[in-house]
Amino acid sequence: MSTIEKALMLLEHFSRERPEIGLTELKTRTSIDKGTLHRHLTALKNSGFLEQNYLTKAYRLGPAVIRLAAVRENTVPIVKTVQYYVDRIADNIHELVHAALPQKNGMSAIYAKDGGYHGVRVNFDEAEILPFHATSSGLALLAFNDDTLANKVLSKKLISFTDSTSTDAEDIKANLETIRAHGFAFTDQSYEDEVGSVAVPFFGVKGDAIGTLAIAIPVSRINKSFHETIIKQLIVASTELCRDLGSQIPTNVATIWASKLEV
Amino acid sequence: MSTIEKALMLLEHFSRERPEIGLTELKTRTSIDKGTLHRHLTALKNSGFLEQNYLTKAYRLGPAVIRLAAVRENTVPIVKTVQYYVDRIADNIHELVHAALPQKNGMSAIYAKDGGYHGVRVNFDEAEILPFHATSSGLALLAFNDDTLANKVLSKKLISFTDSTSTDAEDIKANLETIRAHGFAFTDQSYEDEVGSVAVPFFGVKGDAIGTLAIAIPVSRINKSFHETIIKQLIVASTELCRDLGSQIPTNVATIWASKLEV
DNA sequence: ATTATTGGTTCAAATAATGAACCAGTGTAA
DNA sequence: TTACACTGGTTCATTATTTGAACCAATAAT
Repeated sequence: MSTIEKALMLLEHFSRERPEIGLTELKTRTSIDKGTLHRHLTALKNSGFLEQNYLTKAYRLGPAVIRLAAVRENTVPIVKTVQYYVDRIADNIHELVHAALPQKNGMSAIYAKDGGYHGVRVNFDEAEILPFHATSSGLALLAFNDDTLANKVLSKKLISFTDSTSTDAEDIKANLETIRAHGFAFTDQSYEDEVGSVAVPFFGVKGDAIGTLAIAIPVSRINKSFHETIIKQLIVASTELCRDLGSQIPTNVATIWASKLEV
Repeated sequence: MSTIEKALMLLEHFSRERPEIGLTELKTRTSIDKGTLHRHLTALKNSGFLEQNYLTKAYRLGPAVIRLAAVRENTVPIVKTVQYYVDRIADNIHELVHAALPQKNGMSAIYAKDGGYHGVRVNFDEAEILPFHATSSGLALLAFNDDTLANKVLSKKLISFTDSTSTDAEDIKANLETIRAHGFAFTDQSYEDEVGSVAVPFFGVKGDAIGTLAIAIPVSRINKSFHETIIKQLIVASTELCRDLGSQIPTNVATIWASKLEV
């Protein structure tokens, strides 16, 4: 792995829960030598990707990322486009809805809205990385993306989050087949206890999954008719979203989705 | 310079005007060897900072920057906070208002609003890098930031953009003194013909300038009373913005600003 | 058919990254 | 006061990676 990639991997440790990380702490988290780490952090700081809390000396993400995100969003306005559909679904079904994009080690929510006026809400953190193998977002993406990604992800050691997390690569591969056949992904407490989720992919110009729309629900509220409503909402939204992005839904997926909507 | 910094410098070439750049073009822009460049671009791609247009093979910014910006904004919510004040000023004076943060080679607008219903508008690009020495945003930041930044910027060769651009380091240093004395920066067609601009800094917890609020106006519309109105608006907004960010305005600046508001 | 231009690859030579040991400052407990 | 533990940061010989001229392959233009 190149030095550049090693350095950029450091940025993955910053999240909403851990916005600031000190040198020593990052050392324990990464097992990278302190000297090396310091050089990398300094390089990232010089480039504006990190900055230091001048009091604690801890590092946090810097201003460079803001400019880059603005340019990216101007080039490929996914966030803005996705926002409309997430809001719409959330308003319709009054649950926690989010859209996520694949990152290196999992899905990252780019926008979320809790349309719920129910008492029990799912705790959802926008900047959290959702593991591919244990969330409906992740599985939906793997199922409708190139096989190489799924193979890469499933060849690594899979972490268990709850008693229901499947960590067997073969099991999951079979599940991906099911997901492809159904046109959506569904998980039951595989990432968080008491929380189930449903996700559909949305596609890029190549017809590969580039992101997901998903809903997380406390299991107590799931029943068959609600489940069907959710899936219809997701499918319709994804279809329109793909049209907005100028991308194409693969014909086989389009067929499956069309049949779901007829029911 | 470290390999990491060299690679990250490549990202600076992506902007709203040039969202996609091919290997060969980047080679001519950077004078970096093609082999090296390709390795760097691949590393950035593997890390999610770039992605490739699958048809043209050109590179564009990738999804990783979106997640990082979300985390950064959650850590230090400058964009969100700044937005309110830019909108307010734009609505009041009906001109193009923007807020900018310092990047490595200049200021980058993080938010802009054109409140104008005048016929002549200033062309303003949000993702453009505004040079420190030729824009009011840049000069305001240099004037109220640590001297080391000003020295670093002014030691490099300064580019001329119009007939009025000052490229003499000593001239500019004298100008920075004036700016410090006045509490705001003002430029007259130094970056773009027919466009003048006014900027005030806003400050971080250390009391150093961390960004600017600025207004760009066609020179034909500038007159003394309007100029004063603008400055008052900017000063008030920056004062409130600093309060929102939990930062402090240096006492000398606060004194100058207070006297401007009394007039 | 030929040439120019694109993205991408190779491998010896040049250079930068690495990491164990070190320094310095701060806080804390004996 | 002293000693220890904990920060962040630095040094420099060793090691491994980066570098770049030359190369390949595919496409577009003449």
